[in-house]
Amino acid sequence: MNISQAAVQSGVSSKAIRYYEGIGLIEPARRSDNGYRDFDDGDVHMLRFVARARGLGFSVIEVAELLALYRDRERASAQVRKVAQGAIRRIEDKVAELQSMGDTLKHLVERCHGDQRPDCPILDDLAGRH
Amino acid sequence: MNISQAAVQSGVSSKAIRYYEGIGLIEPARRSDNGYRDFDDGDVHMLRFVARARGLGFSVIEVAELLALYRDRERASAQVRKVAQGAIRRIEDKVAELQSMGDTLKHLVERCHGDQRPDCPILDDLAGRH
DNA sequence: CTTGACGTTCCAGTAACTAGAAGCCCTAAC
DNA sequence: GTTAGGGCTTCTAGTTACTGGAACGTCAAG
Repeated sequence: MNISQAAVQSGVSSKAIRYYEGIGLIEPARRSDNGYRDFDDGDVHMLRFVARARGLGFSVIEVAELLALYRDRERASAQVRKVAQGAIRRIEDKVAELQSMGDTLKHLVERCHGDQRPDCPILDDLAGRH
Repeated sequence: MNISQAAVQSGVSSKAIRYYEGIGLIEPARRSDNGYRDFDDGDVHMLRFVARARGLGFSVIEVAELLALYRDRERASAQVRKVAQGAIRRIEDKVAELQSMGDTLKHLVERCHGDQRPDCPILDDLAGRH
């Protein structure tokens, strides 16, 4: 099948597929006589693996590791677990950071009357006036 | 004062100050006779405003808006509030997304025995085997 | 006078793609 | 036969918010 079919079936855009091939995340696709990339169900399956891993917050580099582990019959689940735990920690750190930012902003918005007056606690805070 | 002093006092790196100037977020700094940028306490104050706003998750474009509102004596706090609420929503969306990813990953890690066996629920999930 | 720590500009690189240009290829309709 | 439309190819550039580094000017100390 052509790239757009593979894109639809896998949930990875054509552009992204070419990009993944370009950076070496996935093997270069076979080519038809006309030079078009040619995908089969196995390729689509693998692209779905990539899409799901990316959606779970794994970086492209981590996805490459996971694909290697997936291909390796001898891989140990401990290694996979380690990659996953790294991703979890990164995610949790990011959540904590975002929540802290959000809390501060919400607090400021609550105190902001939000009308036509030029007096604004949000700007006051940003300006360092307490 | 020179750029590195301003950087230390404001918490914005020298590189970032030049970058902000380059993209027009802040006014071009005055120059000393030797061509060095010259900052005063007012500049540092403004840089701190930028640093705090960035730290709260405002995009550079939003910071530009906030600076304009801050400079504008006639600005209405409603406008500021609107920008802040936009930032809050973006943050909340991101948190929800990250938490969903994290929850799934944690669930998978729990079910992964994490030993030397090549059997791994995480890879099984990524591969679409349920 | 030299050394080393600053300052300057400009170019490249980061992450993970997306957008768009220029140019084949294929199919179907006229 | 050819023309119109899509889809395919490659390539470059743009995105966000900077950071790192090269090449070079400037300044204060010894």
